[in-house]
Parts: sequence; C-alpha cells; structure tokens
Amino acid sequence: MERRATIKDVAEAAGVGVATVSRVLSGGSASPRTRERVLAVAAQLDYRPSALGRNLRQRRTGGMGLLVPDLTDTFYGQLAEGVLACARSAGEPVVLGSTGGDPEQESELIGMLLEQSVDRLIAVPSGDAETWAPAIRAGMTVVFADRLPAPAAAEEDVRAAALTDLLALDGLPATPQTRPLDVPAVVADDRAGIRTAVRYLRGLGHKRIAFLGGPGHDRRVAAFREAVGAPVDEELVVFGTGSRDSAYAAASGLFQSRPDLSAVVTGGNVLGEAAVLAARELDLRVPRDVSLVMYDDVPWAELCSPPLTVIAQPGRDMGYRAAELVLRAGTRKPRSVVLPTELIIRGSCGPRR
Amino acid sequence: MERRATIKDVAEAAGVGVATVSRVLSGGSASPRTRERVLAVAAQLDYRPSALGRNLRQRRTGGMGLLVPDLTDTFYGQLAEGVLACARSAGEPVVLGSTGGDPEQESELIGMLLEQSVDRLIAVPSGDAETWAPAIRAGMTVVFADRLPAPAAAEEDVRAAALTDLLALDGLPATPQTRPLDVPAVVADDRAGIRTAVRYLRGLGHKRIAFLGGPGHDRRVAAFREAVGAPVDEELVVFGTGSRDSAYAAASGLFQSRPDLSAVVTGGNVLGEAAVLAARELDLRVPRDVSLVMYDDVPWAELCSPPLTVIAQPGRDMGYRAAELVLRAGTRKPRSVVLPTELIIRGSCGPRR
DNA sequence: TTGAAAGCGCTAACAG
DNA sequence: CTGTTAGCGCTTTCAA
Repeated sequence: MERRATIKDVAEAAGVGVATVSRVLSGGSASPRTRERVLAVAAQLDYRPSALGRNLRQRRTGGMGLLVPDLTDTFYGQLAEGVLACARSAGEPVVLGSTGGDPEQESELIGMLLEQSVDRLIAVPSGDAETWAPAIRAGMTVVFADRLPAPAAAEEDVRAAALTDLLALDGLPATPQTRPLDVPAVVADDRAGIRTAVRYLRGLGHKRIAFLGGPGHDRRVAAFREAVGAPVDEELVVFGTGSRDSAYAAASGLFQSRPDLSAVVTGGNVLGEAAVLAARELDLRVPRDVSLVMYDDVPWAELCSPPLTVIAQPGRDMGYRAAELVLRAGTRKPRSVVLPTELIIRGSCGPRR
Repeated sequence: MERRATIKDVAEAAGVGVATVSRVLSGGSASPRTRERVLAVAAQLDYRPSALGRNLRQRRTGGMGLLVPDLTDTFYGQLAEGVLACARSAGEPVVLGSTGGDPEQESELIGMLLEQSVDRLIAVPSGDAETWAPAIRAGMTVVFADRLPAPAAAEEDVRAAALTDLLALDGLPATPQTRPLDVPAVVADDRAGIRTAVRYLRGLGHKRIAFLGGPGHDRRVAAFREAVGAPVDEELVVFGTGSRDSAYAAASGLFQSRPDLSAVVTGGNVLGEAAVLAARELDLRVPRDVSLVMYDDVPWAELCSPPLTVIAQPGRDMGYRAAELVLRAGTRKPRSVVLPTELIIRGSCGPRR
C-alpha cells in the first residue's frame, strides 16, 4: 500500500506552488501553460485530491446523510435508490443510517453525522420535533422525506397539534399557532391518495372500511378520517408499531374484533403484507370476504393472488427530489414538494358481499 | 448556527493543554482530578470531537463503505441492514453506494470512496477482478459479500478459471493456478443450497429442471450443473442481466422455448418474481404445471399463492459478519465465512405431472 | 498569474 | 502526568 500522491507532490513535480495546483484543479485562473502542465503531472501521478483535507479546511463534509427506518421495507429501498442516484450524479458520498423506527437510535445517528460534520441530511423521521431540534440548531440542512416528525410534546394536546399541522401540508385548515419545525419536505399527496382509495371502495358498496396504520402514518389516518367523514368508527382505525410482528398482530386483531368490516386500507406495504397474511390465516378470502388497498406499489404487489390494488407513490422520485433539495439548499431556500399518488386497480377489491 | 466547540475551547475552559483533553477523551492516562474536570467541561460545552480533524491526522476515515447492486432487491436490503447494525454498534459511519450491477459505476464508486479515504469496504461485487485491483492496490481492506468477482479476463478460458476458483470455496476441486484476488468473503453455502433443492425436486419426480440465473450467480449455476449431473441440458440454463425486465424476458423465454420443463430453480428473488409473473402470463399453474424454488427468503415469498418454496440464506447475518470482518481486519487476517442455507418448503413445488 | 503562509481540529511525539 | 509542538492535505487570503 503505497502512499497516495498529495497536492504537494504534484506541485513539486510540476515545479509550481501548491496554491497553483489547487487553483487549477478547482477551475481557478491560471495560464494555459501552467494549467496544462499541472494537469499532466496530476494525471501522471494519478493524483486524487483528498476529501479529508478539503473538508477539514472548509469545516464541512461534502455529501449527505440519509436516515431511513428500515431498508428491508421495499419502499425505503426505492427511496434510497433515488437519493443515491442523485448523489452519484453529483459525485457526492452518502452516509447511511437505519433507525429501526426508534427515535433514540435516530438521535444517536444524528449525533454520529454531526461528529462527521455531515451537514446535509435527508430523513424519513421517526422521532418528533424535539428529536430533530439538535440537528437544526447545529445548522444542518435537513429535508424530510415521506413524512414529517410529529410536533414536540409541548402543550397539552399533542395529537391535535400534530394533525392540524400535518394536514396543513395537504391543504387542510390548520391553526397557525403550531409550526414546529421549518424544514422542507418531499412527501406524497397522501390526502388525495387516501381519498381516492376510500371513494373507490365506497363506489364498490363498502360501508365499514378500516384503516391499518403504522408509525409515521399520521397524515394518512387524518386523510382517512376526513374521507370517511364523521362519525368515524374508532375501532376500525388501528395501528401497529412498525415491526412486521406488530403489524401482523394489529391486522389479525382487527379482523377478529370486527368481522363486520368489508374493506381495509393500509398505510404502508408492511401493513399490507400483514393484512394479507392475517386474512389468509383467518380464512378470509380477498376480495370476496374483504377488500384490500395497500399504500405503496412494490414489485411483489403484483405477485399476490389476487394482485393487490395499491396507492402508488413514487418512492424513487421522492428520494431523488429530496436529494436535489438538500444539495441546492445553499442556493435558494427550498420549498416543500408534494408528489402525486395513483390508485392502481388490480384484483384485491371487490363489491361488498 | 453557532460554531461547534473544538478541543482547544475545551482545553482552555478546563485550564489544561489540548493533548490532555485528547488523551482523556480517548481513554489515555490522566490524573483522576484532571480527567474529571475535562470531562465535565466537555459535557458542559457539548463538545463532540470532529471526525474530520481526527481522520486527517490519522490519514484515514473511520467507518466503512458498502456497495450493493440494488437496494430495491430485498435481499440486499437485508444485507445492508446487517452491515448497518454492526456498524452502529461500533459507532462507525457507513458510506453507501448502489452500483446497479454495472462494473463501471462500481469503479466510479470505488474511486469516490478512495477520495474520501474510506479504507474499508464491504461489497457485493459486479465487476471482475480487474475492476477490483485498484481498490486492493490502494490498500483498501475489502470484504466481499454474497458473491465473488469473476477473475480478470486474462488467459484464454476465463469462464473455466472462474468456475474452478469459485467452486473451490465450496470444496469443489480447483486448479490452484488462478487465485485472482486474495480477499475474504462472506457467502452462503450455495452448493449445499442448490443441491438440496435439486434433490428435493428430483424426489418429486422432476427430470427436466431448469436454472434461471442472473449476474453473480456463477457459483449457483456451477452447483446446479453439478447437482443435476452430466449431461446438462444447456437450454435449461438461462440468464437475465439483472434488471427486472430482463429477468422477466429470460423467464418467459425459457417457459416458451421449453414447455417440457417441469421445474425451475432461480438464482435470486428478482428472478423468482419474474418466474412467477411469466408463468402466470403463460397460464402455467404453480405447482401443477411447473414447480418453483427460489433463492432468497424474502417476506413476500409467503404472500404468493401458493407460497414459494425457497432456499433461504441469512442476508442480515451475512452483512453483519462481513462488517465484523472488515472491522477486525486490522487485528487478524480475516478468513472467509460460508453461511448455511436452508430449504424452506412451502407450496410452490409439487409432483411432476 | 503566481507562491508563501496561515490555519481547519485533531493526535502523537517529545520534553518537562 | 502533562503541555508544547509539529504536522495530516487542503483552500484561501495576501503579496509579489
């Protein structure tokens, strides 16, 4: 393992000062003669500027951090691919962390990124505003993707505050008092997605429609509540904690406690998976006994039988756009982006029996 | 965005020299009194040592790089989760890259990592030994996971060389002349996995068993060839290039050109997905018309109907072990690891019709 | 247009 | 046990 050539080596070999080499390589001014010589020598020595030196000098790391709950969830895989694609085309490194949906791990990872001087971050947040305050205070440029962190547990009615704030992004009325974090985000148009799905199910005659959600699905539940309209049958709105086991338990519990439901909308693909499994276990036929609409279009949705009707959201685009935002953040103050969803009708919904 | 406290700030505030602070924080010797004071001040100032400074000084970045072909493939998601879990428990950052299975992108990413002075790398390689030579030469500690790079296109019979070398890892005879890369690897026991699957199918009466592979499945094909025994019906061994489209095309082509086959083994889950889709499109019933065994146990395997019989390999463990190897590499020369596979019988195989 | 020099924050000699 | 000092490789004034 031979030592890599440094800028000094290049300077000496080219008979110029290090400053000149630096300038030439970063596109600064230099006489054609010098530039040519430096370039030649650099190529000859296979010189690659050390990011370490540059970063220390500039007191910041290039590239960006990426925090997702779980790479085993295909949707986050798609999202990550989008981020990586954008980063690659910008030649920037991506430091990845998986939080497992745990705010504490998320905090630790934020700390780790801070330590690395990674000052740009794309995150599918698991913690609330309080978890994120340190990152913001430290001057990180963060862009949220897929969802927003819940407002901090401040006043009395956290949940209400969360919902009004989150709904605001989709155009629902919000009380302006609670603007917890001023961070741009790239999210899907959950409101439209859910609304379309609920309407579709309604059109098939379904009355008792359940919602099966998980962490981070606040905006989706809110939209669901809005779409089904008051009064909401609260027993038909259930949550898992994020793990596959808990998702399965939630789905199974739902089906057993409310055998009268005829359709369910899930807030994510892991919950959709759980619903299919639980239904099968309980001998509920899809769509004869129960209709199913799942959030996220993942490749295996088509493999199920019947193939799953889904609310597709562009995971890859979401990641790509988020990466763009975080990279351009220096230039202009980024504005949040809402990406369209699409109801893809396959075979998991039928008329109410 | 206030400036972060540096070691100098801590030293001044504690009335000691910077070296002392450095020592205390890295567990060096110091009087209890001093240690306590430094620690207190550091905490008070919320001091976090800058990885930048440390890395520059030590001329290497902590942490590790991770290169996978595609995060949208659940298996690589599992693998990545394993790597991240190990890295997290070691407090080390992970720089991620997705190669899309393209050697050229892989090279570029290696270059990027070199530039970042990331000197430890876990990779599911797409390029051959030649692609990897620069990384090795540069002194990177690399550990391959899931597969090995094909030997460089040197002599005349590349494929033969590749196979002998690859088979060696599973205990097949190999000619010692071609040891392309001396890099530890963490792989599944493909030979046993494939053999078990083929025997199982044989036991069900299947004679014409096909193999549907993709890039990086060399060891699996070789094992397949060995398991079915000569003469191998070459038309029953087909390959996709890695994309979902190409996998589908390969599967569809196989089913159409050889309607007489009664079972197929796929080298990975993307190919399994393609096989299910293609079979359905051609009105082949699984397992009545065709039996299917897929490599990789992914959550959705169970959702298919019938649920897919799979050769499970421990993706997460694989990642974890690889990360351990790469982290311990300084201590002892790491030895390759072969992880066990397991045939999980579900419903996609039946007796030959 | 160019080079010398001053650090960025940290660790590792080396003295005291 | 502790402080001083010399860089790690790079960018960036500031003069020449």
